[in-house]
Amino acid sequence: MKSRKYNNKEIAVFDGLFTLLKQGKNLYNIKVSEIAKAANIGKGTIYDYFDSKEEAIYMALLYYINNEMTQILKEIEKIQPFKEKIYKLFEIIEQNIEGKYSTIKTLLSAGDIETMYNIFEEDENLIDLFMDYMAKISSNIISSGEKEGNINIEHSYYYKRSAIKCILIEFASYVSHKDCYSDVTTDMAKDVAYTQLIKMLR
Amino acid sequence: MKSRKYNNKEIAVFDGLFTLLKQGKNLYNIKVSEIAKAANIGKGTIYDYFDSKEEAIYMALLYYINNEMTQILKEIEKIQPFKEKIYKLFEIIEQNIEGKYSTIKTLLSAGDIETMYNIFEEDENLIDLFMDYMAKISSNIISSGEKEGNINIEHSYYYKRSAIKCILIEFASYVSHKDCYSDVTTDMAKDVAYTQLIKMLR
Amino acid sequence: MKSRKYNNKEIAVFDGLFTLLKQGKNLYNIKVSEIAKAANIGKGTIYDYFDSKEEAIYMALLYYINNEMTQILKEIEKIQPFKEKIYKLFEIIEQNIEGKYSTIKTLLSAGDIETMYNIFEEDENLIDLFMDYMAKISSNIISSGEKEGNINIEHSYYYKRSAIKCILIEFASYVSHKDCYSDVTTDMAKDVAYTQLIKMLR
Amino acid sequence: MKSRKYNNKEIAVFDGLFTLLKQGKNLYNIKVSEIAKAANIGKGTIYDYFDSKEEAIYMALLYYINNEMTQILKEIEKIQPFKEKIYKLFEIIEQNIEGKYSTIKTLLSAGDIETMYNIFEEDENLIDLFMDYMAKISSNIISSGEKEGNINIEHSYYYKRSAIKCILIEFASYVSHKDCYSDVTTDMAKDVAYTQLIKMLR
DNA sequence: CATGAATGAGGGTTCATTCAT
DNA sequence: AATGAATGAACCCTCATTCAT
Repeated sequence: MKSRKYNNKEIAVFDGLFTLLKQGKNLYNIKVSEIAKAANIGKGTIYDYFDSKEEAIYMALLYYINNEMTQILKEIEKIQPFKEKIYKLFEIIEQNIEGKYSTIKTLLSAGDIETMYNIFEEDENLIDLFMDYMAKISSNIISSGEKEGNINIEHSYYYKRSAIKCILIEFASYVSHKDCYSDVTTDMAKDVAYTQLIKMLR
Repeated sequence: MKSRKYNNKEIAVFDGLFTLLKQGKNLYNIKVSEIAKAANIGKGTIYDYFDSKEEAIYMALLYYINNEMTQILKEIEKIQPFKEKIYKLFEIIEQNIEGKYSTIKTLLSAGDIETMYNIFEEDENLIDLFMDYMAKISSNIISSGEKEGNINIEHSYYYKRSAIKCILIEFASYVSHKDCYSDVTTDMAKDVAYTQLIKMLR
Repeated sequence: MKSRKYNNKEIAVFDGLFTLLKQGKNLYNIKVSEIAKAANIGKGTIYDYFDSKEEAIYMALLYYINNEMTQILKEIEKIQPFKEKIYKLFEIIEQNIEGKYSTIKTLLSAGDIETMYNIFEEDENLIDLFMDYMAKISSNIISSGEKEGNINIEHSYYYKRSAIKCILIEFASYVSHKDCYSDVTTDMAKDVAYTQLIKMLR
Repeated sequence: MKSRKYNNKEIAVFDGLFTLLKQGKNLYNIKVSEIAKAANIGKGTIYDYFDSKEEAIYMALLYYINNEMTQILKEIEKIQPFKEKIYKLFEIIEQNIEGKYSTIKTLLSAGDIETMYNIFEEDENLIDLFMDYMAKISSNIISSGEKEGNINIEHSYYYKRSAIKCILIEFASYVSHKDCYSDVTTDMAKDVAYTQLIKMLR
């Protein structure tokens, strides 16, 4: 996963697109003229840097997710205690999903996006990028948990990773559909997820 | 959640759309003319039964998910043992995701779909429909597990439901990205998920 | 050279295009919207009958030249005397070139047109179509001339055909650039061309 | 017909354009960026010397035809015998038309070009320029023919000029559509044209 | 009731031209 | 003077929707 260098026009396009997404615009309806306007550049300029609208959008998603996941990874690495790492992730998920634009939701529909855009670069696609970061985050959490004795080291790596992923998705699902759970508070949902994680890993 | 009665033209449209989706067509690129052709009706006829393309597609998704979830619920209810119910669900997930068109993937991007179509009917939306069925399936599984003594009845209903949902999504995630887990077989993934569920529920 | 059957929308497009050309519009600048307007049909309708603007224009040229040449051939066949046939052709050339739109000029740039449109149908192209008609017209004139004894039958067919073509192009050139020949009247130009023809064929 | 002095940037543009034309590019599709690249100058530089793309192309055509016709005129003047002059012209026509880019074809579509570019300079246009050179070439040939006694001096000047032009166009037509005359060799076509010329002029 | 021919608004893309460097 | 990055007007083509039959 090479981290490309982007010039300032490309980044202007990326930022313009995310400004729109954060305003609630839908990825599937977005117009080139809107992106150009949001990026404060001419419509034609986009075609000096990208071959098509689809490519521009796809590169923007890669860029944005790359940045965001790097940021998240850093934050998790900064924290030492196992439990705090998990709760930090809950917090990040919460903020992400509650915003107008959610990277997580984009990733859930990444398959659609890739089918739609017919872009299948061998070494760069949304899902692999995301999975790669998830693996790094999981590794960090697992080693921290093992040091603290929260994790039975006899479990396979897959077992441990999926236990973490599992409760993160569970919590994400809770946040996404909060209104379906009138009797469950966010803190309760966090505690439930954490308790389940501990039970699984012991 | 009223279960509407659809006439045969409407069902022809629904079936036509799913024929296309199963052929690998992308939901976001589908054309009215294609749907009409696949449904063996005239293009204009679609507009006698639906106000717009978007509505037709949205109704089709509701119809299809309704049917599929009803079917799944029946299958689960038919089975008695807790463990077999869970493994049956794994099997259903496996088949669903491996096909060209996956209801599960559609549900993951349901948020996008609803934003895209700007359809927010109060009492009928993809997610509520799905959650409703999930609740029924969970209830059935939970009571079966409680009878067998697999489940500690002191856990809250939310705890129990989310534990089940959690491992189902985990397994779905495994199937979706099998190629990322070269050293994990499907049977192993099923066993890991089941073990995790039991640990959570005990 | 099959004579295709065209439906009324196709003919509307053809007629619309020629209305524009006769108004002085240039073939290379014409817009789809202009053609549609001139044809009294919707812009999209053109694409129901032709794959592209280029194809529509090219088919129109084929259609128009086919019609015009058929008409000319008929007129020439109707006339008996050799000399009158030739003078009739002079008259046709005169009228054609003096109009706002000239088929003859189009044929002179037919090579350009075909390069431009990248259309090279095996059995239908502007030049072959034109050459075919020219051969028929030449044949008719030659046999008439031979009957009257104006033509030495010992000349090769190529010799006879090219003599005719030669003075026709010469006269066309005169009409096109009349203003360069201030001291030559049209009647003089006709007589010169005819005299030259007779000298060549004897 | 003043012979302008062009500076080296202007000539670079002219040469660049003809490089492209000789590579088979079509005059109607050529882009400014392509011309600039072929001329090894910046796109903006073209606009320092020409008001528009159209003007640049038009000036290039004038320049090129001027040069080419000067060259041809010189070659013809160098030769003394009437017949050799004519056959030299045949040779020039042959080479010209067989190349990727043909001045003669451009001149045939000169009317289109002038309509297209909306350039009607009073004292400088492609056709007048060409006609002027043709007049000079014709004069030279005619006086040579008269000296040799090939030409009946009683014919009008128009008669003599058009006889020459006539067989030159005839031969050009042959070369352009050689494939339509499978049974006629180039040498035969030359001889036919020359025989016809002699017959006309006697 | 059913159709599909016809429509035209809308949007992606191109490219001649400009202008800050 | 020379450049080429940036622009946005212009235009081809698509496709959801309509409506005469």
